[in-house]
Amino acid sequence: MDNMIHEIKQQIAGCMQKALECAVAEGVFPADVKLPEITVQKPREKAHGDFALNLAMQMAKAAKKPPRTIAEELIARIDTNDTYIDHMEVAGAGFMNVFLKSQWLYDALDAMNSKGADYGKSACAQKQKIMVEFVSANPTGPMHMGNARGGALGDSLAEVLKWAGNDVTREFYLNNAGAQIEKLGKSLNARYIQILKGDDAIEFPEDGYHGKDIRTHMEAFIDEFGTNHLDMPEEERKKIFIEYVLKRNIQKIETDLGKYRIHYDVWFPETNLYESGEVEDTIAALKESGYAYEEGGAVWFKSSQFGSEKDDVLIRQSGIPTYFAVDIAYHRNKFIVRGFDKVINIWGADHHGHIARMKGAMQALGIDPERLQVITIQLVRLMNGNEVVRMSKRTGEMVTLGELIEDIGIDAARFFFNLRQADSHFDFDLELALTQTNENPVYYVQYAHARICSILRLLQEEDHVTLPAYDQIDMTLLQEPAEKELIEKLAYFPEEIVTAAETTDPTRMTHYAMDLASLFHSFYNACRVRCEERPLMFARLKLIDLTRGVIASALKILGVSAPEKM
RNA sequence: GUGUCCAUAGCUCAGUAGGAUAGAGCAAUAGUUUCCUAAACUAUGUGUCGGGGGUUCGAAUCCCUUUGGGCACACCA
Repeated sequence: MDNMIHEIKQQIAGCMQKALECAVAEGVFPADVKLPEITVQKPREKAHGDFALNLAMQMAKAAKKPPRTIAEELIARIDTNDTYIDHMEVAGAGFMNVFLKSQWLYDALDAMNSKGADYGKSACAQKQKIMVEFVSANPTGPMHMGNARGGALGDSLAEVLKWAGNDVTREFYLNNAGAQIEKLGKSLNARYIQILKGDDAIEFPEDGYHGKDIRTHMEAFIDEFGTNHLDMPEEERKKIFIEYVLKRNIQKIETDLGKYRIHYDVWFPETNLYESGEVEDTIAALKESGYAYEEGGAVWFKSSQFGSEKDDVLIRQSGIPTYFAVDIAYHRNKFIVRGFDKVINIWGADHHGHIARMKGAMQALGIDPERLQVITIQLVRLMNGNEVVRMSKRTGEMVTLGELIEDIGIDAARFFFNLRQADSHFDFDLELALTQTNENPVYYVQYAHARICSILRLLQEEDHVTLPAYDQIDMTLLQEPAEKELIEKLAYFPEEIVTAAETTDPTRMTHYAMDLASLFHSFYNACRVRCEERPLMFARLKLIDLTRGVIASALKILGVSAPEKM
């Protein structure tokens, strides 16, 4: 059993369905009554039971009866034999509250134990081939805070989708062609000449890359290859510079992301799309389906048919395709050439204007635009106390991903960026992160893990306690409220992952981890593991060992380490 | 101007496939350790869910409108 919570919800819904049919057959409701879909929800208040049904209220009007009466009629007809349902109550305006037999908790523990380290993974009935493309930073310079946030969210999302039973590919799109690269070449060339002949020798391009990394690259280049390139034709020289710097930057991106615990399955270079002829094929396909046309020497896409105000250029007068055209080819590649069922892109909010026309382009190519999901992340605003730190590659003033990791640590960064949902604005206060790292909730969760490890270590090393085989342990000795609440939370782990996958929201995992840690800490203070009664000690020992495993799994999904000591 | 995201406790934010008395952390106050890690636990208070209207048995959640803020509106990427 992968997901106990899901099974129980199904069980409740099934019982209720039968009771409903029974009531209809007995003529309790008008024959033509429209039956609502049965949803089982978890009430906020514990006093309202383990689960609750609101269907009596939903069908009150059609059934022409007060909700509480309907609820009573239904409960009178429900058959709870061979289920976890202990009893049901009518409450409030007409809720049906479901109270479970506590046996479900112990059965949930059995399931956890038998799945071991795989607990939380589900075998998805409709397994999908999903690509998550994220970060895809321009290799023209170092990565910034936005990339740090996108990286943490994208990687954890990919992991969540995997745990939920999908076939997931992590991909980095490498923009190694186009105007930005041209601009990079100009900037490098200018710095090169300035280094060798003085700053006045050439004017630095206004729209170039002003970051100090450009100069650093060229100084390194000169150290390595000398100064002979001065005599070369400019175009040839720029090409060499670009090649040199792209290689360095891409390597840097890969190592920085590696340190950040992000590893891609595919690095997809933009140039592939030119070399394979897919850019041309794509334009041809769009022309054929009537969504692309020529005007004024350029080729246009009919974006206006997909909600845009005006059409967009695909191929410039100069004959060079736009970024948009190449991006369409790229997405066509994802769906048609490589056959992904679903593609999730993590984009900065500054690209959101691009979404509608990209989906339109997919539709124009005969691809269901629903299969493309774009998650926009609001840009991170960097604060220094109350002062906004402006991030811009143009002015070169920015805090890089590498610096961030160095300052606040990988664990804190990964956890922190998964604390808030993608579409919420995020003020990242450097001062606070630097001076008060202990307040970061990541330590709270990690501490729970370390505490458990410490107990396990002590019992083993000092008391020489070894845990008996699982079937020798009586888990039903766990009767304390703190114990039951902890077990219940553990039982929710697979369901939590499924929900996170369905809502494509990995930040649920940080909140789950914090809740679980909190319940563990409460348990720790309420119940002693290292106690006199052996059977109880074994049961608690097993419980915290399972808790340790779930915390470790949750942290793993988040890309955060689970330390054994702190 | 158009599109889009956001607005919930003093601060940072959960909660939005409509559900019961809107929650947590931080900060504040008072306690908890002869005992498994006090980076912890327990207890105590706070709300015009930005404003207004609508749909509904029921709205923080959906719709409309309005205010304030972020972002984007190129033959840049």
